[in-house]
Amino acid sequence: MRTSWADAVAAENAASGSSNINGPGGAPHPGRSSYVPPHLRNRPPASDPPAPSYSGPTSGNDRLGYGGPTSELRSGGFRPDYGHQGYVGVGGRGRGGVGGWSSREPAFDEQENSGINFDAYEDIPVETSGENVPPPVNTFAEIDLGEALNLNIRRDLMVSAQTGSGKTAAFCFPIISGIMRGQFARPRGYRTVYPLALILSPTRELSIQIHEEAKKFSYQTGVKVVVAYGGAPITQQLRELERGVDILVATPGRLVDLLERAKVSLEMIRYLTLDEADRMLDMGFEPQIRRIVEQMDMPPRGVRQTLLFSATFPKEIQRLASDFLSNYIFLAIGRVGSSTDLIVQRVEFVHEYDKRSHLMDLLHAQKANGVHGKQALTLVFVETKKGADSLEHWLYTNGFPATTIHGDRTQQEREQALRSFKRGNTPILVATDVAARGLDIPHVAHVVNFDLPNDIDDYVHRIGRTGRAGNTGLATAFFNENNSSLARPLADLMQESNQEVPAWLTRYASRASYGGGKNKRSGGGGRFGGRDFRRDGSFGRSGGGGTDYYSGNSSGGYGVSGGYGGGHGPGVTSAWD
DNA sequence: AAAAAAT
Repeated sequence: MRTSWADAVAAENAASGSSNINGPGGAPHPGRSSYVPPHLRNRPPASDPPAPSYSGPTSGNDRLGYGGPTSELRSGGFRPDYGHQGYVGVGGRGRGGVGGWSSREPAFDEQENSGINFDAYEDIPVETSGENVPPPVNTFAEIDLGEALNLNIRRDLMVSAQTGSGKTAAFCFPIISGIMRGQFARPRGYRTVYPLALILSPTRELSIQIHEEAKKFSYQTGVKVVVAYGGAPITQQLRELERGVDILVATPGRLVDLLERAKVSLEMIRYLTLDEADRMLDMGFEPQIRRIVEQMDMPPRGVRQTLLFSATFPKEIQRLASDFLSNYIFLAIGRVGSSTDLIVQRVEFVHEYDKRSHLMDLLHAQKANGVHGKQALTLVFVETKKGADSLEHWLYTNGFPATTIHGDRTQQEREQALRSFKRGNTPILVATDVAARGLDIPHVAHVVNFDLPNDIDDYVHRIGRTGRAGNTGLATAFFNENNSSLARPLADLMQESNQEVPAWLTRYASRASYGGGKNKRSGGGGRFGGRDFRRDGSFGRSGGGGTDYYSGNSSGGYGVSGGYGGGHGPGVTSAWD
């Protein structure tokens, strides 16, 4: 989803450039955005693409109705028709495709700017459930932006959608469109602003990224997007807010702060989006989210529209999430290509004490693979912040240009690290799970799970940083006896993704037996794909004591063993993003 | 057990 069409072009402006304020006193004209998307900068006016402003039902024949995407969208495999040509595999395409990692060296350059591999879309299974599901739209040309879109976007949604396919767009478009056509009389509070839409995400960098994307989409629509997140001076964000906000993108902590200061009111919220929704509702975040959604002044479900997006949706989380939804549609959209064959997954048995030298071997082998004198980007996940610092230091002293991103670094350092990585200045990024979800970093050729996570869902998100938008990628995991609880779910995931599962891992997996109900996908064969928990029979069951999953008990009965009957049935997980 | 998120 996120990004990508126009994004490779956007390398330049991470966070800093985004919030240019016209110095004090230099207030711009309201309603007229001074922001120019990166892909339109430094161009003669004549070559500017048409403004994507909404112009009625008949003008919607442009793909996505968005005038802005660069030529990229068309370059790599864009097909104006959706005629069925069958899925020929990624390697079968011209410039958009890349040969398998196993047989070739990664072709960094070929992955660049290839756009989305639309051929691979042919194989995507789409599943919907719920009442009165609107008919599918197969081409953008057939969208009647008027009534159909209106109808489509009226319902609450729980969505699983693939990487690099336009997920941000999927929730931004209806919001922007709805705001543009709506007549919303907003109160004028003294220094209180009343956004119409709220988009919450679990990390600051993801909020920044969503903000960037949303700004591109709302260019010249008059719709104002503002981002608020912690670790950065609040005053600047306050100034932006006071200049007007329709869509607020935020991380939960900073938003609560703003709400307590009465700088923001949620009274007028018509659209609520939780990106990485399962993450937002896990034990760490749930209380904050409930507070924002249920205990402030936000209109109740059914009045506002609520959109939940994530690649992974454990059933326990779906159950929680239904607290926020009203008569919603569950939508599962398959990945580009057949499951993970776009990402070659490797697992290697590496003892703790061998990890560093093993990593060095991988990096050495990869050094040759860069283009234009630049190394292919490698994202290395570790378990702890200390571990990240220490590994980065070790790499650096051994001559590898590495940097690190984790929660103990200052926000400035975090954003700097990400920028430096994206630009290839430090083509190795050592990260904790702060970088596991949602971040769209073009040209990540290799994800290394130096330390494997304990939850298979985290693994899914981590490796999803590569192989995006129809491109191939490589994911290497270092497995040892400390990861035995992951053996089974990992082996199952790999099998489902048509990956080669090492015999030793299979043995580990069978040894692990039914090691607790925590890890999903243990139930035979685990069908891959989003699945609406309402269809699983357990829906509405009132477990003995008349407990009902929708009520009270906000203390998060998720993940807690026994929280939900023994965990049978394959978990709802997917390798989407 | 760890990570993230407000100051």
